[in-house]
Amino acid sequence: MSMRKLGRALGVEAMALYHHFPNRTALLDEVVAAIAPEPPAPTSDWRADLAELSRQYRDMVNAHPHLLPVLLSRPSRHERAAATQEAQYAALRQAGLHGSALLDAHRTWGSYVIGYLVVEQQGRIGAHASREWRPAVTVDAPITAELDRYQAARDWDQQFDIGLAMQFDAITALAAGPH
Amino acid sequence: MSMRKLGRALGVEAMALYHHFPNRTALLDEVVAAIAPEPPAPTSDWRADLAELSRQYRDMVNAHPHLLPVLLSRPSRHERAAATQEAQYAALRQAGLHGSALLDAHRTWGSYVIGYLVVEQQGRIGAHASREWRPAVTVDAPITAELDRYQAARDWDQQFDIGLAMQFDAITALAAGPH
DNA sequence: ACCTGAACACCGTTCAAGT
DNA sequence: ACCTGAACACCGTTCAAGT
Repeated sequence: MSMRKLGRALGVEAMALYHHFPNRTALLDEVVAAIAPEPPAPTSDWRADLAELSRQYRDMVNAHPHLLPVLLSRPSRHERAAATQEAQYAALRQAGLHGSALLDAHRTWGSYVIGYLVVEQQGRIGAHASREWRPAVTVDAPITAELDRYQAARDWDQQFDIGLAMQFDAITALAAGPH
Repeated sequence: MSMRKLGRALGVEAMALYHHFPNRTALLDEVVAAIAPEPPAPTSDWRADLAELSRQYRDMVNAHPHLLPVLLSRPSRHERAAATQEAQYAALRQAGLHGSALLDAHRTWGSYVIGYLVVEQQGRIGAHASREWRPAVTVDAPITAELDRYQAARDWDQQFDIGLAMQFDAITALAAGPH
C-alpha cells in the first residue's frame, strides 16, 4: 500500500488523501479499526471465549496479511480494540485470575498469538515463494534431520490450536497455584 | 538503514555496495549472520538450556532492535542458525519429547519468544515516544480500569521470564501426558 | 471545501563509463 | 576488480494554485 497507488486506485488521481487523513499512519489506523471484528458475547466457558477471541484475531490477520506490519508496529487504539481487550481480561478473570497474575497470563497468551501469526505469515509466503534457498548440507544436526519427516504433520489451524491449548493449560496451572 | 545512507556512512559515497552484495536483503542477511550468538553448550538441565537460548535471542534483538523486522520477515539461513535450532531441539528432547510433540513444543515456545519481542519493542518505543494519544474515556471497561494499577508491576526481564516459565510448565505437562 | 501539479527529499536498483 | 554518476521508477509529504 502506498498513498500514490491508493490515490490511483480510487481514480482520485493523486494525493488528495491528505485532505481526509493527516498522514499515511492515520489512514492505516482507520483501516484497522474498520476491519476489526466485534468481540463475541461471553459464555460461562473461559477457554471457549478466549479461544474464540484468538481465532477472531488470527482470522482477521489471515484475511488481511498485509496489515500485520501495521498491527505489530503499534497498539490499536480504536473503540473495538478496547472492548476486545476487556473481553480478553473478562475471560481470564473467569479462569480465576486477578491483578498481576491476570496480566501475566494476558501478556503471555498475547505474545503467543502474535508470535504465531508472525511465524505463520513467514511460513505462508516462504512456502510458495522461495524454493531457491535450501540450507547446505547441515552436517551434525541429527535431531533436525530426524524431525524432518514430522515437519508437515500439522496444518496451520491445528498447530495454532495446540499451542493455544498449551497456553490455556499454563493459565489453569497459574490460577490453581499460589494465589 | 538504507543503501544510500550506508554508502555515505562508509565514505564510499554511493552504491558501490552492489559489487559486494547482490541486493539489500542479502546484505541484511549477512548482518544477521554476523551478530547471531553461538549457542551455549548443553547441560543436563533442559529448562536452563532453553532459558539461556531464549535469553540469547532476546538480548540480540534488544541490542539491535532495528533488525527485528528483518528477523520477522524470513527465517535465518546461516550456519549458526542451524546450530541454534539443533540446540533448541536437543533441550526439548532432554525434556522427554519426541517427533510431532517435540515440534509442537518448539513452535509454541518459539511463537511466545517472537511475540514477546514484538510486544516488547512496541512497548519500548511507544513508551517514551508518544504520550499524545491516550484513549478517550473508555467507559464500560471496568476490568481494564481496575488492572491499570498493576500494569507497571513487572519490568521487561521479569515479564519475559514469567511467560517463559509458563511455556516450560506446559512443555513439562506435554512430556508427562499421553506419549 | 475539495482537488491538482509541481516540488522536495528521499528510496532500491541498473548500467554505461571511468581507473 | 572496483568505484562513480546518471538514470529509472518509485516513496511520503508540503504547498501554492486552481474550481
